Amino acid sequence: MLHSPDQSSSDKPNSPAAGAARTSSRARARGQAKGQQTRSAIVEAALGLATHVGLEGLSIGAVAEVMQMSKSGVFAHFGSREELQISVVREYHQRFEEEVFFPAVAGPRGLPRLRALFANWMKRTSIEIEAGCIYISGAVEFDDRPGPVRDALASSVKTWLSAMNRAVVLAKKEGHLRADADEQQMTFEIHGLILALHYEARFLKTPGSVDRALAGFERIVSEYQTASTPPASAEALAGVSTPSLRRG
Amino acid sequence: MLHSPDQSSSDKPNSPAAGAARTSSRARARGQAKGQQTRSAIVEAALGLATHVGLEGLSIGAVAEVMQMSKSGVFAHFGSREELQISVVREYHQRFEEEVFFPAVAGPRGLPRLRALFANWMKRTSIEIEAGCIYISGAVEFDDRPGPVRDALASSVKTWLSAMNRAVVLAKKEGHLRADADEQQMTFEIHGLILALHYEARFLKTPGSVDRALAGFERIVSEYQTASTPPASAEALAGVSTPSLRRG
DNA sequence: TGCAAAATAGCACGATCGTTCGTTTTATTT
DNA sequence: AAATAAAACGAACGATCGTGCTATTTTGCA
Repeated sequence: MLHSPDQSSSDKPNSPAAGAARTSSRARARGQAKGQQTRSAIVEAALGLATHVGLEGLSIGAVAEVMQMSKSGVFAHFGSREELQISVVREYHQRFEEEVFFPAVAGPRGLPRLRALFANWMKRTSIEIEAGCIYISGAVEFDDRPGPVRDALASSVKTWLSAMNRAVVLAKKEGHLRADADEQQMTFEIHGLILALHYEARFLKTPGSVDRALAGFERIVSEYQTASTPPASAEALAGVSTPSLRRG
Repeated sequence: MLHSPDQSSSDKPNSPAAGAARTSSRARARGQAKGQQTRSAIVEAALGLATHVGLEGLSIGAVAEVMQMSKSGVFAHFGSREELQISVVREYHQRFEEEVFFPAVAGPRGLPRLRALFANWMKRTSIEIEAGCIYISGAVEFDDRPGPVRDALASSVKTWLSAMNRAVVLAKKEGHLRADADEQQMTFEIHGLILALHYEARFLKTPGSVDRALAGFERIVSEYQTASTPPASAEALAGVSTPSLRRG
């Protein structure tokens, strides 16, 4: 799985004093105490908000309204707005793993896996044309504002980019890409395609951006491929430009 | 010159009633009345701030502090924060023209001009690794917030991207690029390189990003070039990267 | 030099924000 | 059912923001 950023700042100030045998008697929904349950619900709602207004635009009052709770009730679960933001970043990281990374590494490695990773990434970005991506908005909001939120964000992004990088390396090892292919360069250019897609489709509303990102990827691959390169499978790219999210 | 977005929202509510023969007698600094002079200075200061905190993070109080003026003194020049933001966008547009566009179109058209445009764009982006680019931060801040600021921003960006596009078309007409080259696709990919450079260098602080953006551009050009393509001139690319970021 | 107009300052308002604190409600255990 | 702990509430504070209103200063021209 994606190598997670270290959770060093996870002292939830008001979580129950970590007694392991605390929630014992009654059957509790998904094994979570009531507090953890609503906490998860809050983070989910906050993530939904943050994709639209950004991590900086996220306000506790707005989250409380969505949750139909009081501001202080929401606040008590995190102890600070910053901790809420960090929780949102971690939640996003987890979803990214589940939707983009895990389905792709279930398949065969090498170029097919690289294709699947990119296809899933595009699928997510396509959804985010309407919802917004906090890896992108967060980068802009925190690019010269040091602190734990920035750290969590950068750590998640780096984790994902280096996973992409490893996929390229594997594709070389499998002989699907030329041995002299520069994997860092490929990852950089692929990242650029995703960013351009997000920018032009979401902000400028330029039609056809999804197809251009796909074409760009194929151009990169064809530049570095070898004779034994497996062709693009129609399956791997299916549904990329449809806003529906395939739930596994 | 860059076809400017229409200035339809330029009714400055408190500009002097546009009598043409008002500032007549004394030699005034650059022909501007006192009010216009400080207004320009305010916009300049606001732009400097906005590159660091974004258009949304821009506050009249902060501008006033930089200018050593009162909040209301600054406010009076624009009548609203929104008008200040729009003025900042227009100022940025103008500087972009002067630093990126004009020097490039002074040279020979075709591929050399395209190279110059990209080199100047990169030069600007390299500077913005420290200062931030409001075309990028603004896109994130206003991507689903309609209004005149968003319109001004999108109009400026579209103007610039279509200028890039025209340069590619010209390079095809000159025979420097293959006739079947898809200019929209090229512009899209070049835009992606710039975005990836900004993201990785400014947010992630990945070393070597400038060189990767350059390499990506050369790869795109070499893919579409013809036999009669002029080679890259060392001059056009000189000074693109700042020494601190060029090597890890 | 004097005077009208433009430019700027000062002050206050309402709104929103994160946060604090004491209280009340709800959940769990005895 | 009583006791206890967790969770949620409600009101308030201090800070910051954009903005409006009125006074004051500065400027430009006769």
